[in-house]
Amino acid sequence: MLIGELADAAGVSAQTVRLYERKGLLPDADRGANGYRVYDDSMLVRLRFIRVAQEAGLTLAEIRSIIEIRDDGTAPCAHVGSLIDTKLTDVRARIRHLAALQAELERLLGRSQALDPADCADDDICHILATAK
Amino acid sequence: MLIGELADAAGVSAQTVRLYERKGLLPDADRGANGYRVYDDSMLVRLRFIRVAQEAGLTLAEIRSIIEIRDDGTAPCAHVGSLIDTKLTDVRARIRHLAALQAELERLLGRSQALDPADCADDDICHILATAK
DNA sequence: CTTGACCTTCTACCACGGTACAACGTCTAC
DNA sequence: GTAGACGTTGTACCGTGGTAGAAGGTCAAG
Repeated sequence: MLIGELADAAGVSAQTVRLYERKGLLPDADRGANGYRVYDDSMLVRLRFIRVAQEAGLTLAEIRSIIEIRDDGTAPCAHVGSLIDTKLTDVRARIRHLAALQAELERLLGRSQALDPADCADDDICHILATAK
Repeated sequence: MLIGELADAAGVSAQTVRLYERKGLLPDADRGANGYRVYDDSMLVRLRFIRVAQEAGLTLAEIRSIIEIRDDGTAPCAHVGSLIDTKLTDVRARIRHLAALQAELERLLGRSQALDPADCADDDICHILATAK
């Protein structure tokens, strides 16, 4: 299997596959006599794993850390559990921040509907976004 | 007022002030005989406005668009209202995405606690992050 | 007159996950 | 033998909001 076929099968671009190799998510590929990268189906499994892990919000660096443990011959379960736990804490914090931002934007939207543009003083850039905090 | 004093007063670095000038959020500063940028208090007001707008989640490009309208002599109220409205829609969408991710991570965390590492097959990188979707 | 703190410009770098292009080699089909 | 589709490497760019450093000019105090 050449890189283009692999990429098509996995739904990514050939360049992305090379990027993953460079970043250590894929092993250095075997090469044919012409220097072309040659793959077998296990790389397809790996690419699909990468996609699933990305959908779980893991970064490429984190995914790489999982793959490295697996390639060491150890089950990465404990590591994956801790990554997921950390990521969950992170996601919850981001949700809290966004919820606060949402509330602030709702407040500002209310102001923007209530305030009269004519009251907008010149020395202030915008009376909606006033230093109310 | 020189750039360092202005920056200190606004709680940003001098380099940030220069960046804002380059990005069009601040007018090209007046220069002293020695070429130093010289500011008056109105720039402090503007820097504070930028900070407030950033806290409302607006990007520098969006803040710049507000400032440009103001500098044209028009009250930017309608524009600000529409920016806030768009941003609010965006924030709500991001919260929905993160909430879905949170649910998925919670599911995975449950799996990671329930599954036995000994069951972790070698041909699969990780049985927690299996293609369950 | 020198030290140190300030200022100037320009350039490059950070994370993040790619994408795009150049300049070149290779393989297949006609 | 040549076109066109593939492959190779290397490099640079995207957005975002800065930060860091080099190499130099300026200014006040001692």
